Amino acid sequence: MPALQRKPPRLGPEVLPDLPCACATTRRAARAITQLYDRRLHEAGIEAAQFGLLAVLDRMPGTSQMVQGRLLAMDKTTLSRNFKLLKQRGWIEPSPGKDERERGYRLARAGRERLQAAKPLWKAAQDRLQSIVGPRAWKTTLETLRALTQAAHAAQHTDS
Amino acid sequence: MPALQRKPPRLGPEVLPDLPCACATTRRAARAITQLYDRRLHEAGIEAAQFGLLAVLDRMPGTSQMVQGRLLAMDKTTLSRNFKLLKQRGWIEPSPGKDERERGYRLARAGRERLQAAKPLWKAAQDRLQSIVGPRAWKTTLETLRALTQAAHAAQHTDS
DNA sequence: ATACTACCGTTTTATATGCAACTAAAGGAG
DNA sequence: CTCCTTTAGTTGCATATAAAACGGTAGTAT
Repeated sequence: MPALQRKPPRLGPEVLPDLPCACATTRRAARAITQLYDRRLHEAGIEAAQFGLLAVLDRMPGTSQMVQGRLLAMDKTTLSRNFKLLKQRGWIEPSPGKDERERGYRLARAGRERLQAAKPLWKAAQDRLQSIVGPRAWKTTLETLRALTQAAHAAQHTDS
Repeated sequence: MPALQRKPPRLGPEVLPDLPCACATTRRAARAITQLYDRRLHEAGIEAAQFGLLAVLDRMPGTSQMVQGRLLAMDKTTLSRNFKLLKQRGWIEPSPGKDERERGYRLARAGRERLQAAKPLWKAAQDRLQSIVGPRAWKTTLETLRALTQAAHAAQHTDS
């Protein structure tokens, strides 16, 4: 008997359970979606997290880490380390800020190239996900996530 | 002049920008929400991620790591390490599976106590977030996130 | 000018995450 | 039974994440 008919390799996405916790639900979504994008981006030699940082720097070069941290809901220490890695690879370079305290970055040549090379793959992942979710729910989903993030952010800086 | 009038400490949630990338948007949401829950849970000596794992084990003890990994969209290696930490703290203990390969866990006494102690704090964080988002959007949000996760999961196991 | 305060970034320490490669156990084909 | 495949979990390596503590810079009150 040919080996190809042995037994269906039993991949099982099955149905995901509803988690009562909003935090757990969001974290699970982030893991699943990151895995999807990472696999698409893999052939460009970059991962979703770093691709996102390059894209942000491309749009707002020289922005202080403090500001970017707030916009990305990311701790300043995390941002500092992630930038350090990108700099080591020569994808970004320091950008002089008006203040001696600030340590902004901008894309270096290699970073621009890497970003451009990865963009079609990112688009493929994005389109793939969107086609499954459906074009109508897509917009709603992103708006909902932004609102949820804003709410969590607001909850940090308010009483009660 | 009293020091209290010096200058408003300038905390700035301001408005979060729309990110065009679904992955970046979801990751940002996960960070923001995790931070919110973590700060509430801090006084119970546990963080959101580990709290979530204890809660899952409480509902389905003895489940194999493979199955839980699929349900949580979490890599088996991540799960293995996280359980290892929980075991070191005495919060969980091995639960014999029917198969010698499986290495399931169940809550230990200390884990049950820790979970119970943290539940009110978790509820507080959850209620706080829900009150800001609004009771109507809340249900929609969780369903949307589940659908998005399912879609990403499905995209991994399909062609095109 | 001096001192106090706010601000920005980095380092330390610890956890979370996942791919590749590995070991071990179970199942099936012959 | 023996070989091969599949399945479950672990380990090595690398990145992501954040609280706490630190050092350096800028602003401001006196």
